[in-house]
Amino acid sequence: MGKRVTQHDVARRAGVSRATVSYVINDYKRGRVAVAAETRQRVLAAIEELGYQPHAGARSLRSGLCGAIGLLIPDANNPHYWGIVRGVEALAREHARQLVLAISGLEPEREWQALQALAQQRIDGLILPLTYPQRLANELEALHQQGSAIVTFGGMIPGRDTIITPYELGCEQMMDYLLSLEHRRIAFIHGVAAPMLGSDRLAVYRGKLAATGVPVAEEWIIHCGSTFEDGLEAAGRLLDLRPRPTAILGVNDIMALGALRAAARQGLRVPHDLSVAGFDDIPMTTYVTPTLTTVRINGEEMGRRAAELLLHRLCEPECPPQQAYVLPCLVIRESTGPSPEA
Amino acid sequence: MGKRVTQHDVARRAGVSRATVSYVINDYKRGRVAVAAETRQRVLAAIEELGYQPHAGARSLRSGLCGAIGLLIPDANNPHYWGIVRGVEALAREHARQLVLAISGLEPEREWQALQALAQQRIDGLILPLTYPQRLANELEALHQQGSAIVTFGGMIPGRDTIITPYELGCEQMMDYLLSLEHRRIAFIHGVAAPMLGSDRLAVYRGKLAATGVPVAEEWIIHCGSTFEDGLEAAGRLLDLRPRPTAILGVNDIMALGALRAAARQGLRVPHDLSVAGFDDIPMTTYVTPTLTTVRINGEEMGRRAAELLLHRLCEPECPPQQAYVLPCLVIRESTGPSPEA
DNA sequence: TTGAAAGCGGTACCAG
DNA sequence: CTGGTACCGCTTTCAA
Repeated sequence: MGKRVTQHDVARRAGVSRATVSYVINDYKRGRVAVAAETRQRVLAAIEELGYQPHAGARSLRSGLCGAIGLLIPDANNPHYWGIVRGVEALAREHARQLVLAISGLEPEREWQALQALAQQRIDGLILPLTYPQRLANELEALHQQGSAIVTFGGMIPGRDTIITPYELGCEQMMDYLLSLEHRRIAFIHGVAAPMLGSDRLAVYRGKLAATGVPVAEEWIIHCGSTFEDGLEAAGRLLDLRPRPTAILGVNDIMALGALRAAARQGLRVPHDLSVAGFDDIPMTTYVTPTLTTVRINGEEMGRRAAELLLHRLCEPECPPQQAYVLPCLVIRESTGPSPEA
Repeated sequence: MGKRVTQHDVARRAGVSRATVSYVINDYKRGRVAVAAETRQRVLAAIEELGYQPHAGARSLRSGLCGAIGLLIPDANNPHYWGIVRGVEALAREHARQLVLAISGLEPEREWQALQALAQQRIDGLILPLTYPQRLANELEALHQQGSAIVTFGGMIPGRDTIITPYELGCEQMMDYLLSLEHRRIAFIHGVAAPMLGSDRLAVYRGKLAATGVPVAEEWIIHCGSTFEDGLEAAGRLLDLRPRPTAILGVNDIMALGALRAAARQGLRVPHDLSVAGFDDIPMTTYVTPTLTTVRINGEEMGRRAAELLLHRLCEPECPPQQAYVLPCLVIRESTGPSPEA
């Protein structure tokens, strides 16, 4: 358990001062401090021989930046969020930053911990879902005053950096598509961890049905939890209705997969007897039979864009607030077809 | 963008010295430095009023510990690894540590970056998959000499902390089960990102067949990549063989899901015409129809145990190397049944 | 019970 | 072009 090799050791070994070592390491970037080629070689050699690694903590103490970015996701069970993680991780790595991941489970305590990490400079910036806009409003405001970099998704704070995912547009496309297939008894599984999640889709669902002159039966809308089992159970109830819905739209793909499974259990053929569709386009939509029609919201792209916004904000703290859109896109696969009553 | 509130500010506000503030914050833990109740109140009040947050970098500079643990996973597409992430995240959070996540894609460069983070004290310890034991051997050895905490999984370094997942045992159970169902033409999809991954299962597969007196036909074993599509394609080829295999065993659940989908495409009924099984028990094994028989290797538990080992090592650097076992368990669901030729 | 002060490892200014 | 040095914010002896 040898002691840590410090800049000091390198300096002595190379016969120069610590300052010079610092210059070499930082490649005379900011100021135009130049180092003689010969000196630089000696220093680099010493670094190599001693296996010197600069101490991140010490660096962050001086620079005020620690080289890590935080990402908070609400739910580790929905693969959609894993797409976001992948995107952020990829961009962080490309920019030689660390990714600090936290999973909130929508618990205020855990969300607060993530903000703490920002306040303590454990991370240079934070990407977080804004599920309850007012919940952390004060803390977020305080951090912003301090100049902390924050990017939100799934909700926005006016005047801050945000990733916008207009699910409404996607839901409009989806509803138009289902209606064009002559579906009229369309059920909706609103399976979410927090009531306002997915309310964008629910509103469009209601609006589109109304605009088509279809009265919305409240029993076609099931509010339930966000797990697959919740979706399965909800779909089971929907399929027991008479007359039975001809299509089930899930608030996300997990719910739709639950509906697919429920249909199989009841011996219904999809899409012949029932159409099923969801939102997000998680990978497993293509693993199942039939493959699932859905609205793609590219999680990985969300992650990349969010990280871009964050890194940009760190470079240019004063630049005006940015928004980035990740647009939905209808992906038609095997689980939807003409209404059996068409 | 107000300046950062430092310990100094708190000290002035409370009319005490910086040392006293430090004592209060650290709750006179190690040494038995006691602080008068009245002084402590004043300090706490000042902290509250000013919204003081200790600077993590400065702390780590002094203490040598930064309060973050690293986790490297090979592949962000296999949900099995998400289970590990969840487990590590949960334990890290319970112990007020940050989780730094890196995804290697099995690229040496990225694995090396994770080790760098350790060397630079950005993380206090690292949990990593040991896919190629000799690849990073030197670096790992060097870090160990320095007293870095490292826990491996999916492979071990003698004398180091490790999570052991005896897939062989699980594969034995699985093969015994399939053989007991009278399956003899059992195919194996070895779909992995690196050849030695899953070789444990392949060896047992061969051994069990041989022990049963079934000659292993090499065309029953397909080596392919690790994506679902690879598995799908491999299964398609297997199902084109005549005589057709009566069972397909995937090296993991992703491959098995590919086989399930391939079977559906060819109009084969599972398990009536074909049995399918995998390893890991990822959540989506229960989302599909039929649900998938598999061998459970609890990823979340792996993560928790790994994090426990790591945190323990950080407390007791000199304690003897620990191993923790996460045992496999056969989970029989709907995708397996008697051989059609039984 | 509290305060003064010496670092922890780097960075960046200023002088030479 | 290089060296000396004053910090960055916090912890931890050692004295008072």
